[in-house]
Amino acid sequence: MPGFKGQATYSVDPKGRIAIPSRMRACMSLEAQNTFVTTRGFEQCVFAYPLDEWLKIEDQIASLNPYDRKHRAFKRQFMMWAEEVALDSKGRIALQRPLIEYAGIEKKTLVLGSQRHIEIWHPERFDEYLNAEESDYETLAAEVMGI
Amino acid sequence: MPGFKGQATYSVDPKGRIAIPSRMRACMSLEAQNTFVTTRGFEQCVFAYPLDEWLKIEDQIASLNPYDRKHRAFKRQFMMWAEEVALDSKGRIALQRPLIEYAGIEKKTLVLGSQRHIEIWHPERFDEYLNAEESDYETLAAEVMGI
DNA sequence: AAAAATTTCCCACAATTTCCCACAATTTCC
DNA sequence: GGAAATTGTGGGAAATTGTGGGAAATTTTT
Repeated sequence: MPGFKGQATYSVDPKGRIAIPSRMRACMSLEAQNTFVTTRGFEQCVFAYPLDEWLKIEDQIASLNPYDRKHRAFKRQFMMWAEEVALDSKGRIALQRPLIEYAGIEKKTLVLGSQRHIEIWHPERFDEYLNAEESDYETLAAEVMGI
Repeated sequence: MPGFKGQATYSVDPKGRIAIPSRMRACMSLEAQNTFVTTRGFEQCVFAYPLDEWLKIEDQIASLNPYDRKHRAFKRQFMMWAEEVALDSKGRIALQRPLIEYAGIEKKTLVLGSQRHIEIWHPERFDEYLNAEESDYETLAAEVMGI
């Protein structure tokens, strides 16, 4: 089953709605019920998981030990940013304010597919992120995928 | 099963469509469903994988650790450039704008077979690449294939 | 309970993409 | 070497997709 791919630069309309590219929407399974769970991403962006994928992650979080201080801290921060959002009839989602502020999103967004989830970035933030990474694409590939 | 071979210089039409040489199309298996996944190549070109080959690669990507920063960075960059594109009735694919810009493609392209994938280059970029390589063909052969 | 603000649902427009057809160049076959 | 088939190039029409906004419904505040 192919994952989310591709990139798109879309606008955020006055009501805070962001279109999800139709190519990406087409990758959702029926069990996702046209619903995403948005949450604080790693690096300065928003992650959006289709509902069915999110449930798998929640299962993992459920297995954390509530008597371990670090486990507790991670679960707390992981869950506090998450929101369920349904696609409207035009395939858009409305991001909650805390996430918009965290990611620094304004008029334009960069929407990225990253296999099991979608990422929503402020375009300039993404450029900054890429520039700050020490390894370029080819080097990264060699490091991660092995020689 | 023989891989993609050969080279061709084809034009890019006003809509960004590029013909895939019929010799190469003939190498695709039925499981590829006349579909390629195009993505950012290593070096300044576009890679096109038949769908079935691409899925094998995605399986490898899926095994990366989402909590490891470098793994995440690679998956993000690998997937964001990828697009599924079907061959039209005339055996062409339409490249997405980001890939065209990345590879610097204009009116003409050089299409290369490279065993499991096809490469699409701006012809001059390919010449520059060859000239910039430190080892010539014979030396490279000795280095890579062993003495 | 009424007013204000927010959210949800629906509709309209513009841009893009997809689909289909026509023609020209090349290759294949006899 | 010439005719037929295949292959590459281009463009118009139709369908889809992204963008924005109005009105109804809901929630929050006063």
